[in-house]
Amino acid sequence: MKEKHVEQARQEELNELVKIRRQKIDELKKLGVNPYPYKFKCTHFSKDIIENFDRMEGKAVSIAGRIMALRKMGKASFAHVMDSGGRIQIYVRLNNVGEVPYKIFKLLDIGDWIGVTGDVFKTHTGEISIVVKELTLLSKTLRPLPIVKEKVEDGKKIIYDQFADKELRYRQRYVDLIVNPEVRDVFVRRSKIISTMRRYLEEKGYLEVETPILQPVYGGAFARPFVTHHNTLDMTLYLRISNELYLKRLIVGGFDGVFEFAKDFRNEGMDRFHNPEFTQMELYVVYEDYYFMMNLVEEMISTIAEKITGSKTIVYQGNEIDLTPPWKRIRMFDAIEEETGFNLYGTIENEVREIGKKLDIDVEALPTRGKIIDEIFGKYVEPKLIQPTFITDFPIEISPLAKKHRDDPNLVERFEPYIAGKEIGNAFSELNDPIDQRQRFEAQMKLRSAGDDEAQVLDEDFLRALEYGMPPTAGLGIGIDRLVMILTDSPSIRDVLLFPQMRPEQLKAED
RNA sequence: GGGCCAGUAGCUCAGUCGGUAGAGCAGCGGCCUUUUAAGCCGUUGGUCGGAGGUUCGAAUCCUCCCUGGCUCACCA
Repeated sequence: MKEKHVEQARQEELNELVKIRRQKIDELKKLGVNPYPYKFKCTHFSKDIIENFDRMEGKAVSIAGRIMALRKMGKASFAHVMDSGGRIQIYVRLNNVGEVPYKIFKLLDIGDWIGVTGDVFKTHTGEISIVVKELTLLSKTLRPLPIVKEKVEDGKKIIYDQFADKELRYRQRYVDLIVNPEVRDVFVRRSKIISTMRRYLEEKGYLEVETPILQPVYGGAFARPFVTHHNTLDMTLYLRISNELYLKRLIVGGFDGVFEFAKDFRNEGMDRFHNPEFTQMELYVVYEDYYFMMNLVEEMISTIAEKITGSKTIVYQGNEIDLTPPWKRIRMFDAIEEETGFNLYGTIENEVREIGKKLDIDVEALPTRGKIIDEIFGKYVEPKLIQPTFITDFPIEISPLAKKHRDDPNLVERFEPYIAGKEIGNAFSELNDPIDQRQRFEAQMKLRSAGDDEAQVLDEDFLRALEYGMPPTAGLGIGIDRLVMILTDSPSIRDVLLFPQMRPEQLKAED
């Protein structure tokens, strides 16, 4: 493996394009230029100049950024420089900068970082530009950037030679971010979504906490974990699949509202909606129930949507979605009946199996009544839930951490919010009866020994915490990645993760 | 894991009936002092994802493999 790295590095060195740029570095050094200097003082961003041209015209400014387009001519040239807020044209003229600086400029390539000082003006064709007096190379690039060209025709932006290979874009996100500005925009919005949510929760007085990622017992969700090992303690540790049980311990400890933006890890398949590591926001609030959480979710999500997109109505993959509260609330059994005509409420397992068969569900593979119901729901109801909907009151067998429904001991007080046909969260009136919780864990252990390797593991310390007394509590988890997908109209989770999980890159070897 | 599709120059792509590789952009050289997909002239660059097979001859046909995308299944 190591040898392959070395081999690859050697081949890169021989790469002609890189070689040429190395030669340019040597030439620049001969002209007295340090291709990697230490500092540059900017006075403006490109955006400031373009947005305030009337005020800026004729003024001296210093900006810095990456060269994204070059139009070199014999004695006067144009370039576009991109900084974090946009891009601006610069005009470099031999008479203005002098012989040697112009020679230096001609040694620059697309991708190089430069700083320029000059005056703001508008060209004959009307483009706001900077006529350069002084030009400083800030960092010379060795690798050529994929060149993306744009033309505006009839108000429409035509893009030529777009850097489009999805694999390359995900693997080399740094390049993707440089040449595809809308990618950058998605991640700026992701950051704003999280900070808006954080502020929303802080303003309500909840405390942001951090809980262990390395856990001796994993719990709080149905999933297979990643397993690791601690050398000094010589013990198995699991990367958390959820932080739920830790946050509830903190409620036992006396905090009355805690939340965490948590990276969770699940050792499962990957697709458009699943990445092995993903982010959830979990929140626990004392003295409240799941009705409180429904109100909070619809208010919080619609508030964030408005802040990010400017409207409570958004478009996701062609569907207009109105996030204005109140959202539709429907019991899981009622939703299934609406879509299939079968009322599963109060049925026993064998009846559900028969109905499942009629509904073309592979019931043989499913161990319990609850799982079959969940499967029917997933197939017939979930895809229909385009407008925001709370599905409520789940079967108890698939909800071992939720409190029994106050009106029906076969159900739990649980809901999942759905938007655009996808589950974006999960919430309960939290189970705080330690005796009931122990029985639920034991039922899970029984499933586990029957071969269900996603059944939950009994957590003795968590039970001990509950035995010290947990007040009535409402709990919530929100899938941040899926929320970001919906609010940025992104079709895949990979589009909202800066570095989505990929197979290891194949390294070139001679062999 | 199944199905479908794709992989050709740094980027975007073409490549006919099987005849040994093309364009634009980028690069390099030249001309060019308001250009903007700058332009004009010239030019470099490829183990056609990999291995094997069929064939006088394979980017092209066949088999296997690798990588990726979409999708179904799995998976809260």
